[in-house]
Amino acid sequence: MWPTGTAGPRWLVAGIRETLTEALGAALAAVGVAAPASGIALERPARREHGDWSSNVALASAKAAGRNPRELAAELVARLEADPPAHVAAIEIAGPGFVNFRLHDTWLHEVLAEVVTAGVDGFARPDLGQGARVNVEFVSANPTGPVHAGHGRGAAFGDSLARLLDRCGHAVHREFYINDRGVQMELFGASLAARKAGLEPPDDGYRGEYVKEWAAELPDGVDPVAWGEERALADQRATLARMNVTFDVWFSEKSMVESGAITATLDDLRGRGVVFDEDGATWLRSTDFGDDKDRVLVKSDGEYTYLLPDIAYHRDKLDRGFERLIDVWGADHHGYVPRMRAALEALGHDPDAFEVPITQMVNLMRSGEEVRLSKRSGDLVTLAEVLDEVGPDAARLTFLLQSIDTRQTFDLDVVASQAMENPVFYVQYAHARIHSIRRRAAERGVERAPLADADLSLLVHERELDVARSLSELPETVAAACNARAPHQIATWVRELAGRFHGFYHDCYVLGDDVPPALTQARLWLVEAASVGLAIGLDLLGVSAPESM
RNA sequence: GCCCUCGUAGCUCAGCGGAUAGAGCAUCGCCCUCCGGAGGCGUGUGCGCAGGUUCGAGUCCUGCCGAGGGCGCCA
Repeated sequence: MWPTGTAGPRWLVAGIRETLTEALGAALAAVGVAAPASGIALERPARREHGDWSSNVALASAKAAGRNPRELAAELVARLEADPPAHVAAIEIAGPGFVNFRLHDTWLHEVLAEVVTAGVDGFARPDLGQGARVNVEFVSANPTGPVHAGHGRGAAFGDSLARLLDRCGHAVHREFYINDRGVQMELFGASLAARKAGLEPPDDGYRGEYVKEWAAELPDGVDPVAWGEERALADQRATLARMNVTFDVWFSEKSMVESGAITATLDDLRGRGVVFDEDGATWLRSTDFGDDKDRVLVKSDGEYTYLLPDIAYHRDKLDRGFERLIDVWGADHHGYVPRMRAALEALGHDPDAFEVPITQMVNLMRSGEEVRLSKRSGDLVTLAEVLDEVGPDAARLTFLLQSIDTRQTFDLDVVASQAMENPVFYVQYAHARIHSIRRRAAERGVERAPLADADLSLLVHERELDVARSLSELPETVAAACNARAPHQIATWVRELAGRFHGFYHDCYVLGDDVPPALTQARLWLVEAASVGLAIGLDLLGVSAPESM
């Protein structure tokens, strides 16, 4: 899944999978059965009694070979047992024909050593991207007001996805597209000017409370549109920064008018013969590229639709050399995916280089009632208010706890509570306990000796091994989460590790008076490894890892 | 009408085509001589419905039912 040669050391965690896969492949060849077309699958069984690793090759290849799965599995096991791979303690046949590998605890001890040796920067860093340049565009709220609570989900998701891609060997660029041109901006400026003059905003104007507040700051003699944009952007930038979300580029739509990028894009499309004029408007023949209707680029009044600048923007991104464009959109925009794909294809680009994760809607609850998020109504809930109420860490983790494919119910009371029902405390408390152990060790004058002097083989308690098992899964969890564009898989893993650490903490004293010094040493290294894993997970989620709470 | 996403425990949600579907919360019990009890342990009910593909389906396909979101010369 990731390079094992030049790109870095061949770490154990990745290596064990390869070792077992190769051994299975050799055994298959030896008994004269072709491997399944889908390859030799190896998985981590959900149940402990099914071993540490399990393969279904016998099941998957038996039919084509005209063999009985269990008999084939038995032959494979016989071959494998003749020359067992490293760390393998037992190989068993189970169920309809699974081949289950049971490993010695030694492999988990080596995992722990690998974790603390590689550290936060080196462990679980699969090189999936090999330096590929990826542009991740997210939030891109209109500069006509604060970011609202619903933007929080896209912000947390987009930023964590960027962190995942970065960790997995991509050259990531975070961008925020500013729709700072057009009717909405004019209405926003007019609304500010009206409020400043003590008047009602125009019809279809902006009526939120923040317009009054900002209008009070509006200096005399400035362009309310330009000033309003800067005011809104400053507010958005500050709020997002509180949530640990920053951008490499804030890309102005207006700047493309000045640079000529929009007209150049239109000319480009015209030159490719995919544009036609009808009813006084200019259209993109997007139906030639999979869209269900043709789309207007220039309205009959001469104004651009939102689409043409959007196309120009994506054309610009590709011109800047990005091999992959990822746009994080809300569910209310999902219908625009086909036309943007069509536009990119019309421009001669591979539409598959463009992908759009869609975040489903967020329902905000407070005191058991749904809180409205509408921007047009006066009572919008801003992201800043949410952060004030629940704190940035709790907000981020909550947004990332579940798949973006499902509608989210964000209960402000639950997320704000400083209690067990709040997952963020459960996870952060684990990290705080790690630091507490370090602190207590220092107070007692217990120093952690070099790893080479520690006897990790003393770690045989199920609680200890469970922590190591979680850590052994992190590299593949990171890779899977990245490939699936699913940061919530990291959140799930972090919760599991935290839970296992709490269990270890409860049952396995590191510094107790009756704990032998050598065991204390081994457990101090286990604590260190857990710390590395938690730090990696929390960093990917953009959640802080506090030393005390 | 068409398109997208979802439907899993009382609630909020995990679940890479695998073996007896998992967490947290809530309920009810239990655990404080020792590293922070914001913790640990135990306790039960569930894959919306019907077909299909597969050795094997919560997962893939089709239909139905239900929820949310889209179907502008608005952004």
